[in-house]
Amino acid sequence: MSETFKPVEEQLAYLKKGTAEIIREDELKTKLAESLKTGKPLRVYLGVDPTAPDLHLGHTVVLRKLKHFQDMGHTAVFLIGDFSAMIGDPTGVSETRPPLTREQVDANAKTYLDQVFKILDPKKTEVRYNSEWLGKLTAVDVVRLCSHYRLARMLEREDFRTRLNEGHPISVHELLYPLLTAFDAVSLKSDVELGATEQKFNLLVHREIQREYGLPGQVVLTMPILVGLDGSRKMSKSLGNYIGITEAPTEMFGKMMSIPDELMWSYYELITDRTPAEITALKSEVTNGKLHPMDAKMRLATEVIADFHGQDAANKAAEHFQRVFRDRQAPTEIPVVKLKQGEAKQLNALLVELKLVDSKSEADRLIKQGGAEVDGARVDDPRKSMPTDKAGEFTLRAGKKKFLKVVVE
RNA sequence: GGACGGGUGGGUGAGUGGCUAAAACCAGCAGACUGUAAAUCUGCCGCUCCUUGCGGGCUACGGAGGUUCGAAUCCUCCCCCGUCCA
Repeated sequence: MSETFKPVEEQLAYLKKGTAEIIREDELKTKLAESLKTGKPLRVYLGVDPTAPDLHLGHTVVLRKLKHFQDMGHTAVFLIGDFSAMIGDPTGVSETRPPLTREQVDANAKTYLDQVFKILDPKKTEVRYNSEWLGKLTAVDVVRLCSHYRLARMLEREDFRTRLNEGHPISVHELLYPLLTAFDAVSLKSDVELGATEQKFNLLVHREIQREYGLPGQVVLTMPILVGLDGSRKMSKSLGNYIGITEAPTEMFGKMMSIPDELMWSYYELITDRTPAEITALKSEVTNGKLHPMDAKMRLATEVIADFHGQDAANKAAEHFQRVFRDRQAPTEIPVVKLKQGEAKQLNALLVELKLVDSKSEADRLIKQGGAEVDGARVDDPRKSMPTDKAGEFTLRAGKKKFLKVVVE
């Protein structure tokens, strides 16, 4: 595939946007110049473990950067760590992950790709699995690989160091993780590897090991971590502060609006295609009062949702938000649940049955605290009898965000 | 292999025989105020039952036994983690 590449400076400016760090930028520049001269695209890869198949916006930051390389005509390699997933990345204070079966990995990988291709162009993406080469390594190969790295260097890594200092356990197999994934970089003969900043250590090990194997040593490009909805910790599923990319538009919109104001600028930078100049302009409009922060945030939410659900859905989500929360009216589209006629049920039991709360105690609490409404009217008796014994319908509200229309038939 | 220290609710972490469903803090939830932001204030924050009461039952302090009227707290064995020594 012969491509005409854009001038080096132009490519560099585009690729640099939003990055946390490029090691080293001059090498990237050289590589770009080289590829421009020879017409050969750079091999740029991103490796992921198919452990959590539900992607959220945090994952898209680095995917978007991979897409940028793709936009510039380079080869995007999406590497699925089906083999390394069995070890588990020790990044962060992780507990041991349960090993995945082949079937789980395959299923995860598939859903992973479906989501990834909302951002990447499937036709231009090379998808690889690291079991291709890691599965073939012999014990001798592994020993040889390990001989290329020093323990002291391994322990420089921040989370190993802090775990050591704080007296937390480190298993030996965790030390193997960066080395095995380094073998990915060797096998792929990559020119550039992308990752989140927390991956920096791993990516640098990859670069060094490549050199040990006689390769030039890839450029490492890291992207900042996207902060989650709480405004302080990184977006992650286990912390529950995430926006999944397959979530419904209205749901995404609500979550986007709940982020702290200051956070929206980092979102603008990392998960939209706005240029730094545009973002600065927007920011000063808000600072000098020309633009209400809420409106700036609504624009952000609309743009992000349009990426995943299309412009129409995004606009609808925006309207829905205004109607329900700004104008405090019932939403136009409420999830509907159908029930068969039966006994009349008590409100608290019904909330549990409909999974609006986890337990009856919780339902009682919610209701007593005034967080429950039936057809728009607050109800404070947990045992209020609900008309599930005759045909009809009513709308439930549990807490701030949960609405459900119940149809009895 | 040895010596010592440690394992408490989603997290950090108090608690050394009854007053402890277990302090405090964080996180979370609801209400008020708002822009479903932030900040602030109030309340809640194991499950369950009803006669909704500072009510009853059940479950919970690594695991299994034991002592005791009564155990997160004492004893025994086991599992796990860390530190130092080898």
